[in-house]
Amino acid sequence: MGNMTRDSSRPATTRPLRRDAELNRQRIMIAARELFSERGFETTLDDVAHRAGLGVGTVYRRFPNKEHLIEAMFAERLDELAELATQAAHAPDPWAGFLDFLWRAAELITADRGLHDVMTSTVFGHDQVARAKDRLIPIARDLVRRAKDTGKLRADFAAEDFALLFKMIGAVSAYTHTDAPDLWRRYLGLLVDSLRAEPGPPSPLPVPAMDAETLQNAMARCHR
Amino acid sequence: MGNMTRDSSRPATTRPLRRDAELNRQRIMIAARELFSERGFETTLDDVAHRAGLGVGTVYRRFPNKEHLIEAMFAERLDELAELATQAAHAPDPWAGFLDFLWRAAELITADRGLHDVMTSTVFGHDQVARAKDRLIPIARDLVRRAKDTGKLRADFAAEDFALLFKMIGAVSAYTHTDAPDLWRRYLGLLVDSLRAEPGPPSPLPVPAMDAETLQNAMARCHR
DNA sequence: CACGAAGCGGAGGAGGCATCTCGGGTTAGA
DNA sequence: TCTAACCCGAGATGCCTCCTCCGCTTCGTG
Repeated sequence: MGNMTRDSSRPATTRPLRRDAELNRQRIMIAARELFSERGFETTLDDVAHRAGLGVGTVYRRFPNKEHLIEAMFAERLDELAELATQAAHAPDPWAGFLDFLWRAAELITADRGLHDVMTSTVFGHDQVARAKDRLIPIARDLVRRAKDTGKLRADFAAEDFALLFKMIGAVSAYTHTDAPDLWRRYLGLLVDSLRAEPGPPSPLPVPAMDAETLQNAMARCHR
Repeated sequence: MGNMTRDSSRPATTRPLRRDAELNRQRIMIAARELFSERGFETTLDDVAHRAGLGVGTVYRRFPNKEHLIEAMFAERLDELAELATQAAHAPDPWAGFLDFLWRAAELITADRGLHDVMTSTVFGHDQVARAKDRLIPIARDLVRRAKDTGKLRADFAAEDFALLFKMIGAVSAYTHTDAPDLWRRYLGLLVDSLRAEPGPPSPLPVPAMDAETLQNAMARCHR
């Protein structure tokens, strides 16, 4: 938690907050993390205030608008992802590293709809987020290159495919997380099977398919 | 077009429309098809009226609300899908039939966001749509059973997986259709590869990955 | 042709939802 | 004690969608 890099969300040029204000700021961040992870960008600052047990004005005093709050929350989460990718790229077995990254990143993204949203969309003015992405991209390319060099990753895989893979898994997760929170693993399992360069029998899927009734529920809950 | 079954969207108990009204009704349906295929359920009856070159009142006179318009439009399209599945289930080679259905259905769904929306959500009161789905389901099960019997489809595939496959492909399509309208084929290609029971090398993907710049554009366009 | 039923149009009411402000009351902490 | 910083939340603002209403137009029948 108390890391050594500068806290870029509150530059050192700013006077420290009054103690009660600092406490409330933390409450806001906690509430925001919870809500954004559940509902993504649809979350409202009014929601955040309510969940934090504070007035809306308090939230707007601290963060001029939603964009700033998102910046503060997600730049660091993207760095988490970059850290993951770095570790994976240096794994002794690059193919295992590649798979590891895929599963772990999917884990983060399905657990946090907000993270999915920042990863797959570009919002004008998210400087820190944009820079975090720029850091992530070359690492991902390196990861792909190494995995291909082992001959285990299909040759036509591109680093850009990560984005769409995550989009697909995010879609499954958004659709089914209420009724079958683990179902995304089934489909990532399928996708991973299709990425292997070397022929082999289908690997067992970690989760069974939805039954008909649960699927009905998911469809009923989905209003688009 | 002029089929022999009763036109359930305008029961025989209703007097025929005046000639100008009938013409306008067709204009509405055409406009609606265009808009719903582009934007899905987000389409507004006001939009439809405007595209049809008519007043909003005219549209509301013909269809009491959006639900009814959707019913009128999509019940028959779902039957199209059922027809497709039936043909596929009776193909001489069931595995080829299965693949054929997957590709053709994906073609329909990616070309028509509205069809995707009716397929993957349940809106209260869509009787005709619900019944069309009930007709489709057993056919899909049959298709899966036959494909498995050939030993070519992986044994752990379930008919329910269709829904999520389409959801994933729909997500890719919605995300990229402006910048790379064919890209979904790449990912359906991947998924299909993962459904084979018999080991084999990766089959060539029909479409290359997005380049970095195009991906940027897609991300910029996406606001959630 | 004339007349009544059917149809048309589109302004705008009703309702919802998100963003952000404002000013009076409260509190930390020097 | 005193003041700058803070808190609050009603509500202004703006945007959107759904749908109605009613004066005017058109069809097509007698």
